[in-house]
Amino acid sequence: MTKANVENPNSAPIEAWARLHRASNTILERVEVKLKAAGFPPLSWYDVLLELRKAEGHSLRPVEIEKRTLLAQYNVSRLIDRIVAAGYAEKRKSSEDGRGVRVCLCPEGEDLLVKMWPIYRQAVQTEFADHLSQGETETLSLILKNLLSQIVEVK
Amino acid sequence: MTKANVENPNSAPIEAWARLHRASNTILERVEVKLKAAGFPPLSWYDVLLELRKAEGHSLRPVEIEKRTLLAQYNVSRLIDRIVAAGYAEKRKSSEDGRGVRVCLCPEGEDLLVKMWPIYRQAVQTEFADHLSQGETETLSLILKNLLSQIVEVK
DNA sequence: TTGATATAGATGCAATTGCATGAAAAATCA
DNA sequence: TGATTTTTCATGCAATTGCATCTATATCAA
Repeated sequence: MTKANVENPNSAPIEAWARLHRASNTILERVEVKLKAAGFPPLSWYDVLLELRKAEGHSLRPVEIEKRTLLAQYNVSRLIDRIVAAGYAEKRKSSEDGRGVRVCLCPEGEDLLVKMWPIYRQAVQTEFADHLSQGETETLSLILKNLLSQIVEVK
Repeated sequence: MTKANVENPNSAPIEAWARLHRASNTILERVEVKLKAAGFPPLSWYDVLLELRKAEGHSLRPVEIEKRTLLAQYNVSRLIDRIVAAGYAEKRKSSEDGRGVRVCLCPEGEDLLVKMWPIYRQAVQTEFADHLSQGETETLSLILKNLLSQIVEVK
């Protein structure tokens, strides 16, 4: 092993990781720019609302949102407050758990999902998918699916 | 095409993108936790210092750092100030450009790179590479290299 | 039960980020 | 040259994030 491999961040795994990080950040930023330009809130709002829509009864406990979005607890707590303040969801006291809250998707939230989707989809197409062949997209997706299955609980 | 494919974020490119984003975030967070636990600053400090070390004369203009790290201009400006305040680099007036600044790596900054590297490398190994075969890492890396070459200037 | 521990969620405060803008020098152009 | 535009970098202010901690309820063990 050369000296470079010991002291410099150029091992193959680090390089792969750096590319993963860089690609993800670059694309995220560009997608966010397009959402904002279209007058929409950040992608994290979409993620939360989408989880609500997918959920049984269109509602989830904050702790469930936390697990599904991988946001930190305090960020979920405050993000929910913002989404609720904007009228896209509402908070109700949990009936089963006295500590808990239940976040419910409002019709306005469903509308928002419907309206954001084409912009979101198009942005991902333009900033990401258009630069890969279909085979590359599939391969990438499969490798990442496998990776994620090993490192996270949900999804 | 089914209704679901029109209205729901489940097209193959979106799914691939979501996995990319999720994997990157999850791993980044865990790597950051390990760096912090070892008493080190965030990865962004490492990135900046590393770019300085790679650069001719161990120094760069902020605008160059911006291009290489993909950080926003105002974030570069303030990140540099923090790094300088911590004694890892210093700012000098640019000789060629009256508007400009030159950020120079200090010996303390080089030391920091050397000390952070094994922790960083190990964290990436544990949180990322250990969950992929060598072939998967290579494939992933190549696809992302190709993608990045199309969407960013530098690297 | 009761006492100890764990879980759910909120929040004060400090640090960081994003936005908008400013100042200064350079580059361009009429 | 002088005016205009562009580039470089900094910064005030608002929004968001991270950290630490708090309250309340639930769970568990004796």
